[in-house]
Amino acid sequence: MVRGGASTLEYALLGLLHQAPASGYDLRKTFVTTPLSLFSDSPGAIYPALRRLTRRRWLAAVATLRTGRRRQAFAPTSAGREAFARWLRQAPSRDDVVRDWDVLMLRLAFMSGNAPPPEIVAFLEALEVELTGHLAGLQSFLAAAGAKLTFSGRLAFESGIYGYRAQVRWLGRSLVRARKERRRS
Amino acid sequence: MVRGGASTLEYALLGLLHQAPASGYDLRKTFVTTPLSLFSDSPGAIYPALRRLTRRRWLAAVATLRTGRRRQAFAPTSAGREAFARWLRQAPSRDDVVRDWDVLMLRLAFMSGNAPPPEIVAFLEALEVELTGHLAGLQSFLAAAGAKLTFSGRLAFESGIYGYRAQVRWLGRSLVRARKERRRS
DNA sequence: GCTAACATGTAATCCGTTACATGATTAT
DNA sequence: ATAATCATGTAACGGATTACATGTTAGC
Repeated sequence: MVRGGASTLEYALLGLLHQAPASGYDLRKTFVTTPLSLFSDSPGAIYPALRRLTRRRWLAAVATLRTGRRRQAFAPTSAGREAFARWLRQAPSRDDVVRDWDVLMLRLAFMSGNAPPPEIVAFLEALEVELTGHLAGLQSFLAAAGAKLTFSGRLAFESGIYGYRAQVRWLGRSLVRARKERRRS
Repeated sequence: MVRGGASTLEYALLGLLHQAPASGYDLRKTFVTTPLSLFSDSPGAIYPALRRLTRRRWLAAVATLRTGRRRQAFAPTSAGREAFARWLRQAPSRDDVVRDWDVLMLRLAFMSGNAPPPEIVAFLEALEVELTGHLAGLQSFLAAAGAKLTFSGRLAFESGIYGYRAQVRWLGRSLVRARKERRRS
């Protein structure tokens, strides 16, 4: 909703359907059998989301295979592909880094094939800016108020620092590889 | 809701009020000025949450300061303190580690003062079990299906690995310190 | 006198969770 | 036969987001 029209679940479904048409049941299985497990496989979430996307004309039902079994597969429309590309192209904000890192990684995961290599590099570069900015903010919080933290409060805070530092390292390595990939294309 | 009665926001408010009575406005400020910024400072979330907690008798309004300004401060009741302690005491599940790491860290942050040191150690030990288990699952997914990942898909996946590995290192260090802390008490 | 900060609220909307319901088909 | 899996749905509920509304007090 926040980012221009659809929920994260809806974009995730839309992205998966970019790879191949699939039914609600297929998509649910994908959520349980892959590290996309951050989404629930609840039918009460997925089927209504598919219908919302269909009503919006971002998805269309494709010809059902003629096995006896009931089954409705979906594929993105051209409007759906455009909306998805717009979603991928959004600049990562500081707020995304703090609250929705997993959504940023979902977007990154979908970029190969759906966005040109330079866009991946630009995305990672923007990520680096926001990430190091946020880390600096955490450090200065620690300097200013660290003395007041309780023992376990400090541990929890340091967990955050460890996590973000790891992502900075990951970013350094990923940027090198993404720039190499860009040159190759 | 999932974990026995209240939303994460409600537990966060309850926890903050364990430190000192505060008003909705105070709590909102806390959310913007500290790394608790994962919560929104929206009045539409906080005031209704405070009222729900009051209706449940987990919070009670305390005497308002006699400045002209309207202001309603809250403090936990004994039932609220018990419920909060129960929340802190829950064993971290695999699912918590995957989907709600930040909630686990919120609970940890509140433990000093609200739970005895051995409980902190037990919490971290349970965390270690689930965390290393989850990491092993990610590794075997990579071994089994890694070849099928796209370029950016692999980058996103590796971001997860980097993050969890960092938490394993953080846990190792934290456990040492927590055990030392336990001996000191 | 005006602006910013203080301080609390409410209403519409949306989406995810939970739980329940239904029926077809494959494997044992 | 019957259990497990395939496959899709619906209804109740709750809570967060957004936006709007209202009045007070302190500082310039």
